[in-house]
Amino acid sequence: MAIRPAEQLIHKAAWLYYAHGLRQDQVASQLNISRASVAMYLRKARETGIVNISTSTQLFTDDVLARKLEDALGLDAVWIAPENDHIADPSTEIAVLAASVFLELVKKGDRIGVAWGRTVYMIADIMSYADLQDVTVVQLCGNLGAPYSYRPDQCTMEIARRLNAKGLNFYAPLVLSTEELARALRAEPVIREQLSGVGECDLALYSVGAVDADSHLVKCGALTSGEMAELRSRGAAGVIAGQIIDAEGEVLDCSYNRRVISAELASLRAIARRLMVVQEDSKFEPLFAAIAGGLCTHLVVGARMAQRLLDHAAATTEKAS
Amino acid sequence: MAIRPAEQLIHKAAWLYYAHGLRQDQVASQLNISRASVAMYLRKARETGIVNISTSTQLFTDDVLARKLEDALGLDAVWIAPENDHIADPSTEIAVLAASVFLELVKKGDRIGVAWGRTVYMIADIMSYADLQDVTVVQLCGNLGAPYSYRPDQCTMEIARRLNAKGLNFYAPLVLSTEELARALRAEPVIREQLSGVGECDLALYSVGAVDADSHLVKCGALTSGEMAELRSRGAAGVIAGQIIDAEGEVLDCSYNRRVISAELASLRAIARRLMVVQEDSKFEPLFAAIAGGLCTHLVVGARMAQRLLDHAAATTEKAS
DNA sequence: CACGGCTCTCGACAAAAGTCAAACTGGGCA
DNA sequence: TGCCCAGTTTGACTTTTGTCGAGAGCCGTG
Repeated sequence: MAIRPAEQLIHKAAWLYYAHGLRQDQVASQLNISRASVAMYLRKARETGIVNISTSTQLFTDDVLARKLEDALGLDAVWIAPENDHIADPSTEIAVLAASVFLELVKKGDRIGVAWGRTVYMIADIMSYADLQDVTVVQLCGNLGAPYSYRPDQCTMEIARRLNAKGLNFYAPLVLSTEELARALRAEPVIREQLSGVGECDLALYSVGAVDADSHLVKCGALTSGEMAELRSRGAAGVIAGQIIDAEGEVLDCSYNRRVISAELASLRAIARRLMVVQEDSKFEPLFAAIAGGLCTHLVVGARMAQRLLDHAAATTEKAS
Repeated sequence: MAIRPAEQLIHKAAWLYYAHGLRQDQVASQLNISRASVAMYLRKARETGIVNISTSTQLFTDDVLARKLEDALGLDAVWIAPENDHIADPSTEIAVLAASVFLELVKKGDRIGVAWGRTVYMIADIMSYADLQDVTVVQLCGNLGAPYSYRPDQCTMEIARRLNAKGLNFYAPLVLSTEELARALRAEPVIREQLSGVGECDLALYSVGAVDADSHLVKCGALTSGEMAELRSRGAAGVIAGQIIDAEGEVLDCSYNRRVISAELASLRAIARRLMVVQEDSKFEPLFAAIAGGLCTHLVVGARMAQRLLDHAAATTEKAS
């Protein structure tokens, strides 16, 4: 298959149509092909990111609630997805919004850290294609060998594919059975290099996990629901990039965390823009912990969650004063 | 006129249509308005930059000639507009390309320096709207009081308007009648501040002028064609931001230059990305001078000019070795 | 060299989007 | 109050775009 000429044609058709504003039949006669082909090329151009159609997400930041949250929580930017009556599926709405926001935040030459989870994969899946060169997507934590389609490496690869970027995933398990082995593996040059490269990312994308029996950590067999409950009683508040954090957003001191292969929280905090997306209302506590720990600078949530965060923040401030 | 609700509706319609991929009639029924209104809102959304449709300009950099030029002239990126048989108007083609390239180079928060000229104004005029916040467009040189529509301040303002950005033009004449007055005016705080702010720009957009009787400097009465000819014989090779440069791209030592109010070449060179656009084949000499003087990092030209530049560069290198 | 299997292309039809003049709305003003 | 104006909104119409199945070219294979 001759890739070049086809690609060229797609580019040319897209250029004449979108940049010059010609109609499809005019493009067709310029390129000496049928109008139907032009229509097909244009679809391909949109699908591959040769043309980019992006809508401003201002509508969702340009909101009193969003402003208040930014102030109250010290965040750089907050986007709030509406959750009223006729929004069919709030969690999809949040993902669509997050995908747009993400694409708005990505710049050429960026290095992007991506974690795992249903939310992240859903965003990847919804996200439209873009043609960024010189972008690298790196995986923030080890893999879980589960049958889920949203394994860390899947998330990384899918996002890389969408952006036409380079995907850098690392093939280590997320959790090992002994601390010793984890330590040894972390010291491996390949792994160490990748982990230390996390701090050089320009942008991170992740969600936060809940500490309960529904957690992927439990579903994938990394922890039993009993262990999870025990960790919870010892102060576990959420899961970030496979690590368990406490209510202050610090790594919980426990065997599990010491057996994990993942980017250190300090490296995550070193990333200038950290986009956190939370779909489920039930993840209030984990989210608050993550914010408390400074693990997020940009936030996409639903309206109900936004209100709860604001109420809680206000209550905390009041108590403090 | 209630601006808010209308704006909101435009945003919502654009969001549902472009981000969610609904059809116009579906959007209409969601928002309880007629489909015709949706169509109108969508047009407004495109016109105001609420939705951005951009086509990759890769086609024009992804070219052997462009690569060679980048290497030969030490430029960061070169775009070449085709000029074959059925391109109706090469100079428009160059401007359309330049507008796309410019929009691709602009980032949020940028400070952009803009010079004057037919080319720059044409780009501004063709350029689609975008909704960049936190962008500032500054004028690089003083005004000419001519009846042209492409006065420096017009260029600045139009580009600022298109980007939804802040325009900072300065109201000083480009040329004064005495060196003394020019010196005094340059020392004025308002002017000095703006001139010194040029170095802090992230991106510059300009073209280069020819040193002949057709030059705007002559047409606007800043110089007579006789003076122009004399300057030419003394080594003048081109005009950048209202200043006359020699073949090495340095300011020519002459009374005219000392009477000009404009950004110093050193400040221009301090701008990280300098996008130069040249439409006319006749501007070969001025362009080569500008490149020699390091006044451009990104270049948009036509195919013929590109070839001439490459040939000349090759000849020069050969002679040197 | 004939044969599937493959992708690419085209014509024709169906669906969607653009357009325009007429109707409507709400706010300012006599 | 009633009238007028400027700007919206709409239904009906036209133009443009999307899609689908048929056919054409292409290649490796038996």
